[in-house]
Amino acid sequence: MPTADQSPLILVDGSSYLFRAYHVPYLQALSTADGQPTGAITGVLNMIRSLKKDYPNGNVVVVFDAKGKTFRNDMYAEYKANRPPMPDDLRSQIAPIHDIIAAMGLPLLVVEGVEADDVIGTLSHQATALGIETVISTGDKDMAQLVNPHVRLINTMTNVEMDEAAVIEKFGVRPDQIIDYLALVGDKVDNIPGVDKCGPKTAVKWLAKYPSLQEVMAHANEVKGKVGENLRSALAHLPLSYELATIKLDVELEQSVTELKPATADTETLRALYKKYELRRLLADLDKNSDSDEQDADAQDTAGQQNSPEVVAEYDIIRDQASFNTWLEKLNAAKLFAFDTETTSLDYMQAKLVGLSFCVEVGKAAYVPLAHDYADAPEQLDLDWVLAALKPLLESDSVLKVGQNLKYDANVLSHYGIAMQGIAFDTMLESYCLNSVATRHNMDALAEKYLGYKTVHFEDIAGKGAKQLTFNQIDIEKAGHYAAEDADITLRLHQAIYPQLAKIPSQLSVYNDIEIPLLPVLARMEQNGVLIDCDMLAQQSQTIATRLSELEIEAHNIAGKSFNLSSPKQLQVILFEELEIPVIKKTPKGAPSTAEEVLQELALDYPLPKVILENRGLSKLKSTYTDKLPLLVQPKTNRVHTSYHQAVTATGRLSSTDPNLQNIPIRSEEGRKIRLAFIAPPEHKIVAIDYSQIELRIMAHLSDDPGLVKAFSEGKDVHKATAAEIFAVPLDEVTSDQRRSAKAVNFGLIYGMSAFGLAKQLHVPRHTAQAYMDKYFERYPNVAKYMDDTRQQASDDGYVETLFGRRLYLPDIKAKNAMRKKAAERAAINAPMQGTAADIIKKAMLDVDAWIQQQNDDRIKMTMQVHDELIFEIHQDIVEETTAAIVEIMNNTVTMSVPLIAEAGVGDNWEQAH
DNA sequence: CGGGAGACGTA
DNA sequence: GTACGTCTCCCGC
Repeated sequence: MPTADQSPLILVDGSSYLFRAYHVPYLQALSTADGQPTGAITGVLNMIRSLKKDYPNGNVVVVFDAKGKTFRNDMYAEYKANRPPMPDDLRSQIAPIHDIIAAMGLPLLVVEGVEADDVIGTLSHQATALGIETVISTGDKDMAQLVNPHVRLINTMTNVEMDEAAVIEKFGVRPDQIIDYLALVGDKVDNIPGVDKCGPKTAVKWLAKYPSLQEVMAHANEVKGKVGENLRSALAHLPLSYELATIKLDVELEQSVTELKPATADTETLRALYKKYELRRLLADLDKNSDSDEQDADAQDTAGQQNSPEVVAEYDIIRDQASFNTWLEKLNAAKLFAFDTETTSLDYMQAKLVGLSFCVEVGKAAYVPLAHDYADAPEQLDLDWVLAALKPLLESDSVLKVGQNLKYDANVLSHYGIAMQGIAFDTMLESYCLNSVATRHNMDALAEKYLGYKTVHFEDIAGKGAKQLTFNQIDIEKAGHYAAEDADITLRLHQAIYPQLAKIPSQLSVYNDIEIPLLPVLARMEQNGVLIDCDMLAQQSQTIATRLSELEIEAHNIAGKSFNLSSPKQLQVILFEELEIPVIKKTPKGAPSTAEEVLQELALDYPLPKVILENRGLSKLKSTYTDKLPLLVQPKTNRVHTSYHQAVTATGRLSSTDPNLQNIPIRSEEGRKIRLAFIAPPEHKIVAIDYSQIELRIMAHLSDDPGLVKAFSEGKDVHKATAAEIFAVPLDEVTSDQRRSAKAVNFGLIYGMSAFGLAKQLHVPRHTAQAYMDKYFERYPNVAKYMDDTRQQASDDGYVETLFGRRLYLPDIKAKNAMRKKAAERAAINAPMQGTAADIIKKAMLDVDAWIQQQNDDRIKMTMQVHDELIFEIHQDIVEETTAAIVEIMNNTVTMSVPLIAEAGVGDNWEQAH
C-alpha cells in the first residue's frame, strides 16, 4: 500500500482558471434560471474533477488570489494598473466556487497580501524540501520558474505537462532562468516593464550568452544596436522587474504543506449547492457515486495520518553487492534521503565506522553493516568498497541529505576521506529552531514529542555502564533494526518538524541562513582543534599541587582538625558549628552557604575563609584545566578537539564540551596563566578578535534610545557616559567608582535586574540602587520603554525574539509561582540581547569561514568561538593583512543603528593575544 | 554507578 | 539579575 508520503501534491491555481473559464465562449452562456452566471464555476469545477481523475492518489489543494492589494503593489504602484476591474458577473461566481470547494473537503487557501502564485510557490518549495512530488495545475507561464526535478506544471485546459526539459523546449531557458527571462521581456498585462524591443528571442539569446539577468546587465555595454541602447536605459528598473516577476517561496501560511489534507466531503451541503447553481452533471455524479465517494474520502483521510508509528516498517540488512547496488540506485534517484552512521564511539575523533543506514521513503530503510567483529559475526560488505561506492553520493551537492546531528556524521566520514556535501536538513536543528526549550533535541526525545513514538534506545541493545557494548560488538540483526529505525525516524521527524518551521518565515530563515550553513563551519573548527603546551600545564599543575598542600595544612591547623577542604558539607560544620562563625547566607536548600561571596566577606574577620578561597580557586584550576586538558589531546593530531553544541542553549548561543573551551580562566592572575598554554604552531600566531560591548550595542539598537545610540556612535566609553548621566557630572569628572557603578547598571539591565540585585552587586543600600536605576531610565527613556514592551510581548505571545527572529518561548511567564514568573521575565529581557549577539557572531563565522575558504590557504584557521570572540591560527607572514580582513568582515556582518566594533589581538598564545 | 547539590570557570 | 559545563562530594541504588 502506498503511504501518504508518496501521494503527489496537486496545487491548483484557482484564480488562473477562473479567468480563463470566464472567457471560454460556451461557458459564458451558462447561468441559472434566475440569471446567476455559472460558467466560471462550471469551468473551475470541471477542471478539479479532471485533475482528481488524472491523479487519483493526488492530494489536491486549491489556491485563489485574495481581494485587495498585494506586496507587489507596495513595491510598484503601477503593478497591474492596466487591469480592468473584475466584471461583476465573474465576481459573483467566486463565493460559490469557494463554498463548493470547501464542501468537497478540499483544502482551500486564500492569503491576503500575496497572490495565489506566491502561496503555490511556498507550498511547492516546502514539498520539495520534504521529498514530495508536486504538480502545479495552472495556465500561467510565469509558474515555469517553480519547475524542478520534483515539481512540474500541468495546464489542465490544454492537458500540456511541463517538466524541466519541456520548460527548456518551450522557453529556451532553464527554469532557474525564467525570472531573468520574464524581467527582460516584461509583461504588458501586469504592467511590468522589460527592455524595449526585447522579446522572447532576444531574451533567450542574451541568457544563452550570459547565464543570468545580473550577468546580462553587467555586460550591457557589449550589446550593439538600438536594443542595446534600450537595455542600457532599462538597467535602472530591471531589478524591480526581476523582483516583481519573482514568485515568493516563503509566504507565512497558517497551515504547512503536510497539514493540508482533504476532509470528508459534506455531501449534503454539496448537493444543496449543486442544486442551487443548477449544476446538473455534478449533481448526477454526486448521486451516482455518493457511496464510493465517501469511501474514497475516508480512505484518503486515513492515509493522511502520516507519521503513524503503526506503519509497517521494512528494514533491510544489506550484506551482498546486488542488494547494495539496488539501494544505491534508489539513493541516486532520490532528491532527498535520510542518513545515519553507526560507530564505536560518541567522540568523533575516536569513532570508527561500524555501519551506515539509509531511508528514502518512510517505513523503508536499510542498514549496511561494515565492521561488526564479534565472534561468529557474519560476513559483511567491504568497508572501503562501500564507501567508494557512496562517496559521489555523499559528496554531491544536489542530492540532499537529512540527518539527526549530521555534524557528527560529517566529522566521522571526514576521517574516511569523505567530505560530505548537500547537508540540507538536520532534524536536531529543526527542532531547536522551532522551539529551543520545548524538549531536548536528541532523537529519542524528538520521536516521542513529534511522532508519539518510543524508539529503541541504544541501551536496550548495548546494555549500560561499564559492560556496555560498542556498536561493532552488537548482533547484526539487532543492530540493523536499531540503525535502520534511526534513519526511518529521522525522515519521519523531518516530515513532521520542517513544515512547522516553514510556517514562520523568520524561524525558517534562522534555520536555513544561520544554523544549517553553520554546521559545516563548526565541523571544520572542531577538526582544526587547538594546540596545547602540555609541558607548561604539567609544570603549572606541579606548582599548584605544592601550594594546595600548604593550604591544606594551614586550614587543618586553623580548624584544629583534619577535614576535606573541597567538601562544602564538612566545611559548613567546621565554620558554622565548630568555629561558630555567623551564617550570612543560605543555599536554596536551606543549608548555610559557603559560597565565594560569603567567604569573601568572612575573610575580613576570620582567617580560615581566606585559605579555603585560595584552595578552592586553585583546585578548580588544577582539576578542570591543568590536569584535564593534556588528557584530552588527541594522539592523532596532537591537538585538543572540542565539541560545539548547536542545539543546547535557550538563547541561541553555542556551548562547548570535552573540553569546554568557553570557560578557560581569564579573570584571576593565576587562572589567566592557563591561556599561556594555548599556543600557535611554529611560524604561526594566535589571533583573538572580539566584539566590543556587543550586547549593550544591541540594547542600543533594539531600544533605539537616542542617548545610548549617540554614545556608541560617537565612540564614547559607554560606561563612563552612563556614569555622567546617572551622577549628573561632566564626562571628564567621572570617578572610577562612578564608572564601576554605571557599568554594573549597564550589565544589570542586560540581565533584567532589580534594584535589589543591583544593591547586592554594588554593596549599596537598596534605595541608592533604586535611585541609580530611576536616573538611568530618566536619561535613557527608550530603554525603559523597550524593557516594558519586551515584558509585554513575552506575556502576550509567550515568547520573545531576537533581531533575526529566533524565538525563545517562556512558558513560565504565566507561572503562578512568583519566583518562576519573575525569573521568566528576566530571561525575557535578556534573551533578545544575548540571542541577537549569538545570531550576529554566528553570521560573522559564516562570513569569515566563506572568506577563508575562498582564500584556500591552509595558513589561516578558525579554531575557537567564545560567544563574542573568535580565535584564529594565522601564519606570521600574513598575520597583519589577514587579521585586518577578518576584522573588516566582522565589523560589516550586520548593519545596526550603532557601529559594531571588532577588536583584534595577536600573540604567540591566547594570553598574549588579549 | 548515577545523579543531585554546591561550588566556580566563562560571556 | 542572564546563559552555560565541569568538578567534587555524597547519597542511594
